[in-house]
Amino acid sequence: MSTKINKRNLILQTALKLFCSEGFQATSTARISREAEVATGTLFTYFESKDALINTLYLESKEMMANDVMACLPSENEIPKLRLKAIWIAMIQFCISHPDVFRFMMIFKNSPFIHRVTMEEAHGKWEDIYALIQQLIEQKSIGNLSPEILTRMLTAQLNAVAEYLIYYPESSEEMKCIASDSFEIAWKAFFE
Amino acid sequence: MSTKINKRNLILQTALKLFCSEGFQATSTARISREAEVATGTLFTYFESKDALINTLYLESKEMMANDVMACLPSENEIPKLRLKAIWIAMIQFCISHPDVFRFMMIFKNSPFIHRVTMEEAHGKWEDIYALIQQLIEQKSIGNLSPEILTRMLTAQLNAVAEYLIYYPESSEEMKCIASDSFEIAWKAFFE
Amino acid sequence: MSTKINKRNLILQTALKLFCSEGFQATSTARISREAEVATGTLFTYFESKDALINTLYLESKEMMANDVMACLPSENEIPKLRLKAIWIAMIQFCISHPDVFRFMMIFKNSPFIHRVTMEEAHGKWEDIYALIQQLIEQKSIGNLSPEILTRMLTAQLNAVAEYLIYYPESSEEMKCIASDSFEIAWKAFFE
Amino acid sequence: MSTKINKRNLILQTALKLFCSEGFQATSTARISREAEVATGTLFTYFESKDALINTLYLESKEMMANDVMACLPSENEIPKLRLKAIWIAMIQFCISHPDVFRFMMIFKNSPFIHRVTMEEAHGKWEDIYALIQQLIEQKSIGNLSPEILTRMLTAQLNAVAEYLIYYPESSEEMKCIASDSFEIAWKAFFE
DNA sequence: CATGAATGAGATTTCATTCAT
DNA sequence: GATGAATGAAATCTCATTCAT
Repeated sequence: MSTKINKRNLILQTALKLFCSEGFQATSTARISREAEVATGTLFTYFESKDALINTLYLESKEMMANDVMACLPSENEIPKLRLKAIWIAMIQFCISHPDVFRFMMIFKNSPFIHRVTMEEAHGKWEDIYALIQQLIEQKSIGNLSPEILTRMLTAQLNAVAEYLIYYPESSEEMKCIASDSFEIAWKAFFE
Repeated sequence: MSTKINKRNLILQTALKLFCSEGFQATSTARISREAEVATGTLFTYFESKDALINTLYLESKEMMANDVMACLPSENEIPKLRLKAIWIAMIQFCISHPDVFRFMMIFKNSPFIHRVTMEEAHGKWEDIYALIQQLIEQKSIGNLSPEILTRMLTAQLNAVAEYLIYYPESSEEMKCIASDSFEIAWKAFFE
Repeated sequence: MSTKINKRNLILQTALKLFCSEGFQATSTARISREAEVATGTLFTYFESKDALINTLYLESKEMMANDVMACLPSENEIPKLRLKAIWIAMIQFCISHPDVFRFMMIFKNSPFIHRVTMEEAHGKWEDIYALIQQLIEQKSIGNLSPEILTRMLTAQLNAVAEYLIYYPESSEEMKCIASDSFEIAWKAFFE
Repeated sequence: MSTKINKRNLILQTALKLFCSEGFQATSTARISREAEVATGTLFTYFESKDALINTLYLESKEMMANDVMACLPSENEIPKLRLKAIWIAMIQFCISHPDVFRFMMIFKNSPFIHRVTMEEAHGKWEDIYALIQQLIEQKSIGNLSPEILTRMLTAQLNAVAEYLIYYPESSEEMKCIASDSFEIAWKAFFE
């Protein structure tokens, strides 16, 4: 989802906006076309179907987010806590800056539009980040809990914070505090 | 959503099942009627519209869950940690026993079918439980984090565990361990 | 359509009222039953179908009107002009006193619900009145116009006056003047 | 309702025909589409709803009639009687030539499909003609009768003649006589 | 590539009518 | 007679998608 202004991107951006405010079903391809100011047929020259449009949007959203987050990841020399914190902060930053992208992904997760292929491909973009988390978690065996479940719990907390900050936006300063403090809670829970 | 066998319940149960496996949009009212073995019109003698059916289903699901959980809540004499743990365990138990109800609620949360009224009414059924959590959380002021955000983080973790156990069901024994261990993580995060 | 209070009459009266305010199509039998405070099935113990209800209503309306008008008809000794005038006035009186009955008949006339049988049977109730009009008209051969067309023109004028007085009701005194003056116009047109 | 052959006109013409023979309710949009040989969806690309189709049809019918009649209206130098007679004859001519248009308007008048807006807009197309009639009528104050009621009586007579000639069509020669003779009756009634 | 009129399968909903109680 | 839950055919309308221009 580069920001070059061409019809394909216009369609993607308009679709993202509408899917968030109206939902997938309530957003017709006709409406997307109308608001993107292209013809109804044009949408289908770029995307095979509405379904394909949604999956593409998810893929490009995940990729965009991964790129942003990875750009903030400190070198491997840095201590683990600071590396994880950097990810935590970067993710929250991204969600605040791109609330529609975040909302879209939340809606998409529990929708019948997801294709397994899409999920897997999206997962691929995050390999490095997941690897770091898994590596950290595996060092601390907590009770009988598998790395998988721990990763899910961690991610769930992160999403909860992001969701909260999108619904109740605060001053930039305060948001930084919240991001930082919430990380400390998560760190304490899993790694102390 | 009592379990009395009458047409209304047949419709609700069939709808729940189909909404989970197919999604709201992909499940036509005709299909619900067919699988519930009632006439297409019968659905509309009990529910004003498909939309109303979905909202009713949410409301009754939430109520059912609240009733189950509250039945396990120890008396106010019990120490706070054990009271919260009882809730935690009861919720996970319920989700495992009624995976479709849980899945349905997850789908519903991010769907454009929700009516604010429904959400508020559903919230009402949980007042006692939310009150307990808020009360516990308010005793521990953690960084700059509001009770609201902390409650969201806590709930998110709980849901993550339930979701995991539904997707990867394990032996009853192991599930109890997971429920218990995950609670300890949450407790450590927020109350130690 | 006697005024005895029983379920049959309740249904007829409610139906008349609703047909006038909502139209035939927009008035469901369920609504008639509800507002008449009887069960949905009861309507069908008295009337074979919605269609039959409408036709019965027309028949009884026409009959009621004919009875009212004929009660005002002077004896055959009276001069023709006064006999016709009596009819004219009586019809307008009736329409003013029973606006829904008049409206219903206007709607019914151009509706696909009419059965030829009903029309003919209704016509039967008016035989005496039509006979008088025809007899008067036949005495005056006007141009090439058949009694049929002249009767239609006369009746159309009468209806126009009634319609006007229902939509713009005036004081009782003024309505009498209008009824009288409009009759003079009609009389001049056809019989002078 | 021009006569250009395109799908929009095909639909309008087919609808007019069916509405007249079957009534509004009994004519399904599916049937209109089938007989117009277009897809079911096509009807809705041209008309927002069945209701809108009916109202459009009324508007275009009234407009067509007004255009035809106005084309026959003599210049203002002509004496009033001849100007009114021209309108009378032109209207009857039009109704005979387009019986379905006339029937449709009669059905529409007493149907719950009319929108006030439509009526007013339609009325607008007739301004000039109504103005002429009102002007003539205002010159003759007849009893206590308002111009409004007199116009209604006059129009009602005209419609009665048209209705008669449509139901009992006669030779062109005879129809001219009837149109002419009926006008004389109306003229005598209101203006002598 | 871009267009947008046309398509037609399919969805939701209504409602006259029935029939077991 | 009276009831009203249940029926299911049929109606209106939507919308992803196509294709001739």
